[in-house]
Amino acid sequence: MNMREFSAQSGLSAHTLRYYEKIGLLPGIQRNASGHRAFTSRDLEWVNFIVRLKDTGMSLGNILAYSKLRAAGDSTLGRRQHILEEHRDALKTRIETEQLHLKALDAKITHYRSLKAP
Amino acid sequence: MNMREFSAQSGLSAHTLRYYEKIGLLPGIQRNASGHRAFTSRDLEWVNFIVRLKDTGMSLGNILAYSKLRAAGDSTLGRRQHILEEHRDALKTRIETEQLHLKALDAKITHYRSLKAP
DNA sequence: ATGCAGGTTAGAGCTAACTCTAAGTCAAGG
DNA sequence: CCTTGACTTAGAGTTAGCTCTAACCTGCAT
Repeated sequence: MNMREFSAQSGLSAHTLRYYEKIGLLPGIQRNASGHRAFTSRDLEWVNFIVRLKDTGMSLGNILAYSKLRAAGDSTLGRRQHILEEHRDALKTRIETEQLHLKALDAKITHYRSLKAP
Repeated sequence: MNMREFSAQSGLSAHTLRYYEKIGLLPGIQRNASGHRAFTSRDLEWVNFIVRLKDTGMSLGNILAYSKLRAAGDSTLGRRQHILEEHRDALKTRIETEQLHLKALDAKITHYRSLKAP
């Protein structure tokens, strides 16, 4: 898979993908004879997971830490599981908080409505 | 209410509060004889609402736009209601997306568990 | 052989949202 | 009178995460 297709598949710009590789988030990307990146479907799975972590509020720094454990092999499975569990719990809490915010916004909107058509 | 107490009540640092006032998010803050800010409980309600919008992903730029409408008086009620409704809908969508992410994380963690204790 | 599409690099530049610094004012207590 | 501490300002500095630029390669079609 070339850069164009990988960018389309992942939803990230070529600029962003090169940046991710540069900071170490995408280790082991192969190159073809002319020095162009040759992405695999495994790379795609990994970058999709990165996006999931990012979209749920994990910083690139923390994702990088996870990435390094992953690159270090099976002996880090336990630590990786722990990181994911903590992140999952944080996400759960955030969703709950956001549901409270949603309720408060709904209440405010209802208040606006009552002012509009009294 | 002086800066120290307002900062404690709002959970924002004095630096951040001055910054918010500077960019126009906190209009009409009164001053006492020696030029110090004198916050009211109405200011506190407003800054709490700002924090709610921010915590649900609204940029300070958009909050500022809302703030300017609020300062412009009752004639902007309809537009303010519209902004809130759009934001509420976006939040709803985001919560739903996050719930999918949560499920995916749970699945990944379950997978890790199965590797650990086969 | 030439021009174009699609890559490559190092490194500069950008935006949002703070966060801090320096230098100063003011009121009250010892 | 002098110090202490809480405040003030303008403006500089920081961080995260991109985003872009300039200059350069490479392979293919006209």
